[in-house]
Amino acid sequence: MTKREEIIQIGARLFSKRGYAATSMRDLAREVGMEPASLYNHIKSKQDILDDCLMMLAQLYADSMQKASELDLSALQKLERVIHDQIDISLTHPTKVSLIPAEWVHLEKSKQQFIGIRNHYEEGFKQLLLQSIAEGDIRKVNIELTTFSILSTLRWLHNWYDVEGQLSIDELKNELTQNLIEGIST
Amino acid sequence: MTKREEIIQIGARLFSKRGYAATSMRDLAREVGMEPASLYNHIKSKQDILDDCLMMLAQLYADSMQKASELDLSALQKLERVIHDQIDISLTHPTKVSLIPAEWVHLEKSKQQFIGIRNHYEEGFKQLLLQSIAEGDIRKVNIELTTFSILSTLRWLHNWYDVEGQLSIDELKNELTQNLIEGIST
DNA sequence: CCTACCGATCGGTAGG
DNA sequence: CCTACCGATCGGTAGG
Repeated sequence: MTKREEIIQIGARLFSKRGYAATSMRDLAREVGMEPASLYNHIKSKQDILDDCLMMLAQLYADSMQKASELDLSALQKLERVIHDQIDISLTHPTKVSLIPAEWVHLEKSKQQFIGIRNHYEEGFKQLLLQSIAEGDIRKVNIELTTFSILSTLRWLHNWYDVEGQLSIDELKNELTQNLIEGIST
Repeated sequence: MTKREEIIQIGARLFSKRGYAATSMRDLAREVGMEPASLYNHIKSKQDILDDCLMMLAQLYADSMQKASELDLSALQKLERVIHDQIDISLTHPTKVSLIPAEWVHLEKSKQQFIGIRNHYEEGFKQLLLQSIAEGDIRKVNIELTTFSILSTLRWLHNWYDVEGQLSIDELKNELTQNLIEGIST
């Protein structure tokens, strides 16, 4: 891991714990183990760290939706894929994912791009739901409400899973996917 | 509305938009229409505003659970009550509710009390699920996962509802409650 | 409710 | 990667 990656990882942890605005570069330097001024040999700015965290995740979500759309599967199976991918992303990058709900507002240059990717993802999700209804695999649910409900649950996963030692990742995937899908299946 | 209430309401709106730490008392004073120093004739501190917002909500949630528990109803009906109450609270105090996920960490004196009330509420929710299973009204679901899934959806509601002009409040209550409960009913 | 102001801390730069 | 430092801004107080 490069020093830059280490700084970004520790930064994500601090941002996650105290919030972006309330974390100072002095706090970060202390945790990394260097003087505040030295951080700037590895990163351009505080904003640079947030940017790196959130845009990296945005890319993962976009890739997930893109790949799923290209598969030769039913819409419901594609839906299960993107749900599994979201669970994987949440468990692989929990601290970065925890920044999404609250800290994306502090993005500057990348903010519009981030919003664009997020909207595109949600649009793709709704399309998969619509298709699944058309294919007869799920009931005629309210698309907006169901999308919002499923994505809310997935967005909050990082806050919940690490507190719980009961379920393995695969059990979680199965239980959670079933929980989210079964309620709307035909 | 007293001046204090006005300051707190505008404060909640700014905290909600930019975050607690990133909102300055100068920003707030400008929006309220007075000099920064004058705010302190109505509030004790910046923290005082956050405290007021979050503890007021905590009280509403606690009251909701308390009242539901005293009713002569099935556990499932009690569950529907607290879900309805949460929807009401989210729609009545959307900006204050939006502070919960990210800004409770900035509480100081009240933080432990806030966490206590939240944990007590979640415990009550799980108990209602358990009882509903015992009473044969819902399937033998994973309690932790189902609690987390329902509460996540409700917690995110404020972010979603105002963007949507389709559903009336009562339609929302019915559709959402059905969506949350139906998937786990027997 | 305002003017005037305080010490502390902020993100970041210069220069080596 | 460090020492030394900058201008800006912060939450809040004194005194009227």
